[in-house]
Amino acid sequence: MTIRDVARAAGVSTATASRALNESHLVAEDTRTVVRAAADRLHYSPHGAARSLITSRTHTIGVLLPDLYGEFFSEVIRGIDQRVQQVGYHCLLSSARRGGPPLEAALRSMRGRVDGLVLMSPEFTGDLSRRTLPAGFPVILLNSAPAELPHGSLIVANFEGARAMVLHLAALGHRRVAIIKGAEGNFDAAERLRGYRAGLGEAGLEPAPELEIAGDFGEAAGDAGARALLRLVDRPTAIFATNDGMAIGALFALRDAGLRVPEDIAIGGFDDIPMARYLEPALTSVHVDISALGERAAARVLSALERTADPDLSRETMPTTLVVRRSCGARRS
Amino acid sequence: MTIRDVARAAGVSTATASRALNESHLVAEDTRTVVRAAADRLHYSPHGAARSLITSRTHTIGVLLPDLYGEFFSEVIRGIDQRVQQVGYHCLLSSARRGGPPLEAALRSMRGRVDGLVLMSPEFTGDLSRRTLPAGFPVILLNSAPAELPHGSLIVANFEGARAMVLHLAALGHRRVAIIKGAEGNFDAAERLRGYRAGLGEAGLEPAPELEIAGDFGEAAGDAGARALLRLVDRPTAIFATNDGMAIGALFALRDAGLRVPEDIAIGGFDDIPMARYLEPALTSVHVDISALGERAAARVLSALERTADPDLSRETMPTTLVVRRSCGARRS
DNA sequence: TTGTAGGCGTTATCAA
DNA sequence: TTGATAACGCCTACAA
Repeated sequence: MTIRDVARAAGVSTATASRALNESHLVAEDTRTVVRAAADRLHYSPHGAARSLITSRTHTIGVLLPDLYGEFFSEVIRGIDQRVQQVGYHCLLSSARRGGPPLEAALRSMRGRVDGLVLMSPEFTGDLSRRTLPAGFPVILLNSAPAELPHGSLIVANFEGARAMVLHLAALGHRRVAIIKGAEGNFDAAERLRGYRAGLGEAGLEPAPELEIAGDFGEAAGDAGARALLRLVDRPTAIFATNDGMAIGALFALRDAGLRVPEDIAIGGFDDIPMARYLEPALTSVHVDISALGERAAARVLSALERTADPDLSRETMPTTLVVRRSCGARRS
Repeated sequence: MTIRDVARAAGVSTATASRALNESHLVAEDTRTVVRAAADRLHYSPHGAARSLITSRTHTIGVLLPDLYGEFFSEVIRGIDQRVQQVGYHCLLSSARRGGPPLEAALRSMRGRVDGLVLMSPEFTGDLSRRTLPAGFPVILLNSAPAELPHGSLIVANFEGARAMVLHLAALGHRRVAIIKGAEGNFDAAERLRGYRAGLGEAGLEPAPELEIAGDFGEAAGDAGARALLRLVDRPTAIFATNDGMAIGALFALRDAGLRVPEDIAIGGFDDIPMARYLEPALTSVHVDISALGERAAARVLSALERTADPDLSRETMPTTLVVRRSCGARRS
């Protein structure tokens, strides 16, 4: 079932059939009607690969993420899909998990299948970029370290958000504020840690190595982290979990230890996932509009597709806002 | 940067270059080495669309879901991606949300871009299938109503899971068990409702229309549903929320109303999302291995790709298991 | 307004 | 073992 079949059925050449089906004005209205009818009758759909080959447009953007687990990635994808769907594009999804194919292969395999790329990976380097992507290929980096990479990028205001959280906790009178850190090598994790330390400094609090607990953004790490903190001789009075998943784990651990939140110990999270307000106690968190991050990334890739020259290599920051709920112990105003 | 450039650089024909790069044994080892070197030096990657055109294989499977919001879809996608990645395939993602392009267009747009399809949509009919898909095109349906559709399908044991939940609640002594239903027109929602009613019957309990509350699988619906139930003169003593998101909303509403769970009212959910065990109280739920559902769907599409004849049109059911935690008030054994 | 023909980048077929 | 050459399905000059 190709356009030749349609052309034959309609009694025209393939060129005419193509024009008729592609809204070209170089076709008589009558002819178009006949061709359309034939196409409908034969249930014709154009062959994507063939079309891509000649037009060098795939109408697809690639989405390469480090993982697909959890509400964060899910929302990023949703935002991207929402945006690209508006212009009839698709998402070609790929995760670069450890154990899967290496990043380079993943990137390579996308050539000729996507028009642009939304990429989130700590491993992506300028060298790799040069090796795997054609010069000028539209790429938007998500939450990657600032570097000399020749690509636009989008990040979350991790530093500011974390700093705001710590300052808020300090303003509530907490002197010993612990942090449960994110995954090693993760850009967001590093920035949130930096914000935490900056906040401590501004509040005149002493940083303490024993209050910085390793984590990986999973619920179990929050649980374990909180338990570790409870074993300290000089316990913290507040815990900043650097994402909500870990905050949930921490809440669980504290409850299990018979401690009340926020009376005995305060907790704050990061991301403000939809569930945060439904927790008990409702979770104070740093709000991030994750799907908007995805939408914006997609929008920038799409706009790079429009104009060929003048690539937009800017670094853009998605703002964060502190959402105060009961878990930090702030009085209702 | 095409294979012709590589061939030229290596001093061979494109045919030889192609063979060298594709592990064909019709190539001298020396030649292969030379070609590989040239390809590396030139950073050559094959063009997916061109390759697809001639091989009629895209190494991609399409994933069409009704929405991308929430942990359910996220896990399905993760499972699919995990499976297809093992054989070097990609996922082409698309959501058929209301407001977006109609399902038919979405399906059409995938022709020539995917080798098979994992499809979840209440709107998909046999007629549409015939109109949009080539005969014998590999499709696995997810959670769709049983029908005369010429495709294999995968469903969750909704009925059995819901029934088990209700029987469990009844065994705990509850006589008035309410349900917060899922989205209208949703297959899972209908099946869970059916299981609920069957469970009531088996337990010798009277069904009551006022105990069947409308919902849509969102947290807010659980909240609203629970509030509605609390307004009843003859309150239920247990609420079965047909997914965990709504159970979370219901927990929130009950707490807000000053009721204790499970002492004043028991709650059960469905799906057993990772977060369920971290809630307060920990949520009794019907466990579903969602990512396994995705993996299995992908596996079936892939295996359909292998053998051309003998399509597997079977209907497969993913089992569910009741996970008892504190929210239903069962004694620890 | 229509048709012919060339080419997008690749692999498959056939000779050499 | 290699090289010409013909597809794959489509779009788009160019010619009519």
